[in-house]
Amino acid sequence: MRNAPTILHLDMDAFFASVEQASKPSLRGKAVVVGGLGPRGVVATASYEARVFGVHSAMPMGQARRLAPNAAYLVPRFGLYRSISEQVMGLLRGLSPLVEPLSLDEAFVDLEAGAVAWDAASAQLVGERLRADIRAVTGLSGSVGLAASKMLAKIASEQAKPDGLVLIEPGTERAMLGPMTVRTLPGVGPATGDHLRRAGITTVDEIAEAGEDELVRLLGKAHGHALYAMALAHDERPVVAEREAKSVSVEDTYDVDIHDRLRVGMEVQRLADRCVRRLRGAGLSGRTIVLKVRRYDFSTLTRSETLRGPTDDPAVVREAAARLLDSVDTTGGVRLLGVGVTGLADYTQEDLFAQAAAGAEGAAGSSAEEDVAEPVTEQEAVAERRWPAGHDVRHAQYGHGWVQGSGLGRVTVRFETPGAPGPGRVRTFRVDDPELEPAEPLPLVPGGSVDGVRA
DNA sequence: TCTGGGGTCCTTCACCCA
DNA sequence: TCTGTGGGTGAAGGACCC
Repeated sequence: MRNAPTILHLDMDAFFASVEQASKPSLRGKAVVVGGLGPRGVVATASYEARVFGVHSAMPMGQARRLAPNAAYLVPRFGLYRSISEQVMGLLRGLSPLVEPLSLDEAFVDLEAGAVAWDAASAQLVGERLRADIRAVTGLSGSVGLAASKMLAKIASEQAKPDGLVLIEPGTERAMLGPMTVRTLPGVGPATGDHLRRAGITTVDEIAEAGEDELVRLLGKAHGHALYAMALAHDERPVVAEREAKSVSVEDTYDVDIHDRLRVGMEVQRLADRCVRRLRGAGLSGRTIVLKVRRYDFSTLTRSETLRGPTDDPAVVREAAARLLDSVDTTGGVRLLGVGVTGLADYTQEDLFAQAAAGAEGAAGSSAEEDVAEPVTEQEAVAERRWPAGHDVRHAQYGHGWVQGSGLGRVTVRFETPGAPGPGRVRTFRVDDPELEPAEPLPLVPGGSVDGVRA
């Protein structure tokens, strides 16, 4: 481990919810919950105002609504979040070539590799300046952790939240870590936490006292060794800038369980097409096809098949997925279906055998491009027009606003823009009002840009 | 109104082969 | 020839993370 706190961890505060608050003046200071609004949705992010009511991420939406009935409930706009994330990552890359994004709202930066910090004082300065820059460019707040390793930097940023900076001085790590709960350590979730608790281990100190052999006996080789090292504040993992994807997958949870076997088969075909579209979009192909089925009782099973060579042919993936589905009992209904591809390669070496089989069967011969084209059914077109809560719209007469809610053939719009000093006016229209149309999000900060946003 | 979506990594077991 | 061993690979499931 290095002896200067020059690894930085950035964590944007309640990212999705904060973006929504920044773009909608009427929501500032209010409880905002972003997540799936369907009957089986869960919370992606809750604003700090909503967390006061006990709402937190991964909580079922229904439970959140009971806890915070007056919060604003919004559908995520990943396109917008991605564009703002890009701005933030751009600032980080200005500090160092070694930037490791963990998600849209989190990243590690090796400040030493960027030669912008070499000791506690310089690291602190860089961290504070970064937070100011992020606020200037995006209008949002982020929390910064600084330490001599990735694990400690992440723990530091957790302590810094919200809107703060914490630096862990080298030499103080063990004393700080010792009394903390085992759940503080990365990789200890509910199951491992329970496991350790049953063995009488609840704090980081107790992990260290138990000894490495005991940890390995309890948790297995990889996890045991790793956790013991973490408990001693040993973490040599480098910041890695480029990480190649290992798999590509898509999955859908259905509002209502699907019982009809035919329909299950059709959904699997659609998912296979979507998966291939993503695969091709990334310029990849893959060798192992994975089918995932979550049944009515939440039991989940996967079936996989490895081809003789990597493919990005939708027909090949569809057929493999269909074969895998044959071996799954779906009586009782399924709540989720997924199709994934692993064993990725950045070139395509077609599986000739599978290709020949596909050619023999699908002689009707629509091209691969047509096969993967976005299906546009009337139903989906109607769904597109459903005015998702939180999405931006433009009205010919009243200007830019966002959907506050819709139902019973009506849509309620609040007309306001990110720069406005206070809440805007609310008006209700018929869902088919010709003067109302979906709009692109506006920049959060005057003069800012939201290039290429498609929410 | 119980439990999303997209990933990663690890473990165990079966099987093939030398 | 029989038996054991051990590596490699594939399949399935589980835990964890954001």
